Amino acid sequence: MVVRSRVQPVGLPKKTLGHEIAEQLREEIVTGRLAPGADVAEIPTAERLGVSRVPVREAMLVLERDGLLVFDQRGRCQVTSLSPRDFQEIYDVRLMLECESFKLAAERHTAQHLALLERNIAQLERAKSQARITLLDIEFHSLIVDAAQQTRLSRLWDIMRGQVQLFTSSLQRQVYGLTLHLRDTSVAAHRGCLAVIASRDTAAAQDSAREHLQPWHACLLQNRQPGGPACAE
Amino acid sequence: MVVRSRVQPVGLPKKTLGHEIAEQLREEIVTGRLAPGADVAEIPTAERLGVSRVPVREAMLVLERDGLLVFDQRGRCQVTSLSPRDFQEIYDVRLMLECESFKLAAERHTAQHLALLERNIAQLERAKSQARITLLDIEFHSLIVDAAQQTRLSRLWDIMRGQVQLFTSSLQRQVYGLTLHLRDTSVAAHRGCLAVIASRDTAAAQDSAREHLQPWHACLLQNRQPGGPACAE
DNA sequence: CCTGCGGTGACTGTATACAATGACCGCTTG
DNA sequence: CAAGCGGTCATTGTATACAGTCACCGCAGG
Repeated sequence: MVVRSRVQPVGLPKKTLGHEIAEQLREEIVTGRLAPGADVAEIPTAERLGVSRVPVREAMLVLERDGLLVFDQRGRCQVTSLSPRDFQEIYDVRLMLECESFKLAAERHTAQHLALLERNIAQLERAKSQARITLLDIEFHSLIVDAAQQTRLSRLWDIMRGQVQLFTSSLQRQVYGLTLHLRDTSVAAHRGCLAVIASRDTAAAQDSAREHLQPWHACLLQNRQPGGPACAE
Repeated sequence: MVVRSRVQPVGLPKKTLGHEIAEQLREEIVTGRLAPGADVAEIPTAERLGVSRVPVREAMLVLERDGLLVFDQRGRCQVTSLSPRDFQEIYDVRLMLECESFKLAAERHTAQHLALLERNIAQLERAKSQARITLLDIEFHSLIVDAAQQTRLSRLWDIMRGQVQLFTSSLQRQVYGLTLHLRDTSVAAHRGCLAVIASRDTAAAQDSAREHLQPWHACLLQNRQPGGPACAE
């Protein structure tokens, strides 16, 4: 059994074990270390992480809410595996959420929100690994949701975020040579998003959201008839 | 301690105690029997319902996800109470979700979905109590979400649904003589929604969603400057 | 060889146990 | 009388216990 340090890591966020474990499992799922379809049972997971079943159970409920785990009727649990239909659904819902976020962000952002977005782009420019690029990309979108300052919208985005990450990483594995998330094209695209939000033009911001996500949609269409080449952002 | 019948009520849905309790607490919250701001502690609730803390804890996590309970930093828990800002947020998110649902429902509904909507309207025509009218109204909207046949969208609606109910019941208490949810006006409005969905005109369906929710928005505006009279659907 | 059956083991759902934390309340003391 | 202090109590977070269920596996019998 892994020995866990029980000291609170300085920072204020007095998180519960359940939340920590949820984050850890979420990470393992979106990075693919826990593969789609893999069984996730309470007892082995608890032993692996060196805690009791209770926090693990709590974490699994959170991850089910977020669509990363699925329970069957008998209570057994697996990592979600996405069908083509699921890809389409996630894309559609993401589009809906991002259109609303871009619109509100254009309306209500403050200078600080813009600064955080700038910083994210600067980090992206210096990013080396593909993993970091992907992470900064999803982070950028989360920052826009924050700028919208709509609690409920943020909640819904948090719930969908893991599935969006799963969507992205799954597509990148499935589609050979997928060239989305190339660093320089992402930087350019994000600069465009930032500019249109900063301009406070809500209609243009919504168009920008649609345009920014469009390549993924093209990808879906190509993926549906396999063998098609990759698509560029 | 209340004695609970442990027999499974015939039907297949082998629900867990946690789910049952979540439903029960949800009911108590949206009907106002558990008032906004009321403390909800695990131990007293468990004793009141005659179960252990474990399923209660599970239920409380679900209800927090659904925005009906809030936890403070120390883990204490209360029934959510809505600020004017919250009302606006819930309205906005509801509008977003319903626009998408109406659009997809217009595109993809089957005859069976229409039949269920018809049945709901028929039930509404015969409804006697205000509580039943309100229940059938939210049910109507849920049926439209079902007709959209978008799993993720349904999930997000399920998450927001409780808050929408809280929104409705809170407004009806706060605004004196609120005449929304009058039976005959609701019947007429729902017939209109059904017709436009049946017509498969997606743009018109989205307009219909906006129009159908508009009175609530007017209500919010009036509520912001209190003393204004009620609004009609 | 195939099929049916019993046993074993793993896992879940629920209950209970225990330690730590923080609030409340009355008492003491200046 | 006010302020500080200690103790008690309620409550949470986590661990452990226990019963029920289901799947798997091997064996016996046709």
